[in-house]
Amino acid sequence: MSKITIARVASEAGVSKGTVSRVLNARAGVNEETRVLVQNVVARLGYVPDPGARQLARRGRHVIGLMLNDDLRRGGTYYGILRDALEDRLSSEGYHTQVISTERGDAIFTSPDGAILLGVHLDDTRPAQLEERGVPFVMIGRSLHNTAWVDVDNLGGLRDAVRHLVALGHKRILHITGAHTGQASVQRLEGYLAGLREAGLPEDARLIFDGDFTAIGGYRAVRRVLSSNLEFTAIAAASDEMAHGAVSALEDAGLRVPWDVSVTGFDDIPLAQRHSLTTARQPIMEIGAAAAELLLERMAGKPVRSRLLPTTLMVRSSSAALLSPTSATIHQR
Amino acid sequence: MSKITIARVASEAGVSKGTVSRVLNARAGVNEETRVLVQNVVARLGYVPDPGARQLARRGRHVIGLMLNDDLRRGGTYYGILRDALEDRLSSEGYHTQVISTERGDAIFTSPDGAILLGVHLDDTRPAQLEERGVPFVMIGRSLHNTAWVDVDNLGGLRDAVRHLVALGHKRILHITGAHTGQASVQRLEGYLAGLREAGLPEDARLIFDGDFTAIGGYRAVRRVLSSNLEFTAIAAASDEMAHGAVSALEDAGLRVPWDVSVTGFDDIPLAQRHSLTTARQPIMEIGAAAAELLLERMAGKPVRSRLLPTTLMVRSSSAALLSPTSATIHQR
DNA sequence: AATGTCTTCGTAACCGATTACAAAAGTGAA
DNA sequence: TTCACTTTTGTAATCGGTTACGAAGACATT
Repeated sequence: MSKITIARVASEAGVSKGTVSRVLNARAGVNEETRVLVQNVVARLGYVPDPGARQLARRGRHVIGLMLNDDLRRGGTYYGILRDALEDRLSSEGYHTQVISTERGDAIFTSPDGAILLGVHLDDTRPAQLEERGVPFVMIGRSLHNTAWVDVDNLGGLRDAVRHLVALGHKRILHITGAHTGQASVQRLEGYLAGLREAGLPEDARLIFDGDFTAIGGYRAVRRVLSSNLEFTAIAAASDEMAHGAVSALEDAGLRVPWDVSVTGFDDIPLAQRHSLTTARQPIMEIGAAAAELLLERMAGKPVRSRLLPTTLMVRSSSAALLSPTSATIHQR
Repeated sequence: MSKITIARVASEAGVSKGTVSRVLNARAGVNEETRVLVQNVVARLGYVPDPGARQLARRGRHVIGLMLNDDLRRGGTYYGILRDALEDRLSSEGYHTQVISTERGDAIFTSPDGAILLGVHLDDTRPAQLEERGVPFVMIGRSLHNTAWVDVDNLGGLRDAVRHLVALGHKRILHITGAHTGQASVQRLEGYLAGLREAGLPEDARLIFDGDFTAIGGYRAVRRVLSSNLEFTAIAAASDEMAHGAVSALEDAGLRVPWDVSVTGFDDIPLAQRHSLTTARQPIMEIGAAAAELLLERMAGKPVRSRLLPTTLMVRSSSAALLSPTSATIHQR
């Protein structure tokens, strides 16, 4: 079977290469009938445009840079899938994504046509640099005034988790926070408080424990809780990792989840699924797709726009209705 | 500054494009003088041939598929950086990488020109399928007879960790294993045993504890150890996550690392750096680069070759020389 | 019927390289 | 000096796409 090129598709469909190209790139000025016809032939032959030739033909090198902190790059669970989502959309538009490492400091030379920023810190100079050089960009995971960004609704996610617990009858709900440095952590704490307020439950600073987004952090937080002789029936953690640690600590103390204590997480990482943890899922794919979309808009000269994407509460078996109507006192182990 | 193309080089050097191309590709039939002349101009202008145009002209397709399990895709810490490494090398050679999702089942129709497989299970049918369709491929993280693969030296890495501990004077060294399903886990256990054997230390089944590659797994393993009244002065864990859990459990029991107990990990994830954990580092970038290299070789028709890459022991402050010449008995907390 | 406008589509140039082929230059022998 | 043969170099086609431009056809207007 010889290669299928655009010429092959064109002859097969009885039109010219130009028309096929127009259909492929969703350009205006193609009759609806011919569009469908061409699309059918494309589908039938399983034709996929050659990326190299495409790049070559579009004059400017259509490259968009993926700029990320190297710590995130190495550790980020989401980085891979997020990148897939971005590439999926962007490559269908003829763009080629290229990773620009902060520490290697490349691409100072060749400006990309657009950029996606990940893991932006408060003191990050990259947004300003890009702005100055006139490179349109979209940030993921952090909002900044007057720039395009995509983020997940951290507040709403944690509030949903609390709502869920409240609906199950829980009244004494702990919160384990993430690292203090990130804004995600702060927003999730706010979501927790909003959830309590909404349900008419009192805010109690003693119910809030510091974590650090790691499983061990969650584990230790629960140990502190248990040794403080505090009354509680549920824990809303700011991450799945911490929720996992919390569940483990409860189990090690002889408590059963969800019978004695309900636990919820945030993120929905694979580990959450394995341990069937109730959690607020981050729509990673959607985040990537949205970022790609916003960037394309910006590059097309449209106005700056941002999006806050909602989480979805995945109800699994780490949360359950409160058994006894009165909350039980948990004893120090 | 406009782009520098082969035409620019040619005019600058006073020769034709063809000649420049011949020099670039080290083809025979070029006068030594002109060769040097052209090379100088190339160097002076900093000219780099456009990979896309190059591949196009060489009349090959140039799409290589990245096939990975979706579980790995979502959870893999390394996936992102591994992918960066692959792309780096491959794109400089004019290839475009495209993710082929197993579950979406795309690209069954259009064969890629080559493929990289990640997270291959024992019963995976993809190697056979690719073989049948004549698509050259390289697997990462699993070895299979008669196929090209790249893997890290799991055995050697753990053995190095044990050697290090032995050199520090430790004689009672625990091992916390990973999940039983993977071959990496088995190889690391073998490395541990090899290290003991090498040092003339006895194998003791009671020193081996089951983990599951998670921090909590490591934490719990150490709790079991401590309640078993076992004598030991060091722990060689099969992963950083578990080592982190182990350190935490030791600390929670009032033991100080590394004064009372030395701990080593495996992988060198960011968390290991933050907690300054001594660990056997996986050369992720090198793995990616090697896989790309082997794939290019295969596509060039060269024979199947595989590579086992060594780890590097990163000595940090979770391991130290044994203080007292005789190992102390650790008491149950 | 003639003219103008809008769609729709084909034609051909072009992107930046490689390479088959032919032309030019160099070499040695007759 | 001329011829045959090598070596070196230039020319132009080609890879698989995109896109500026213009032609053809449909339709409305006068």
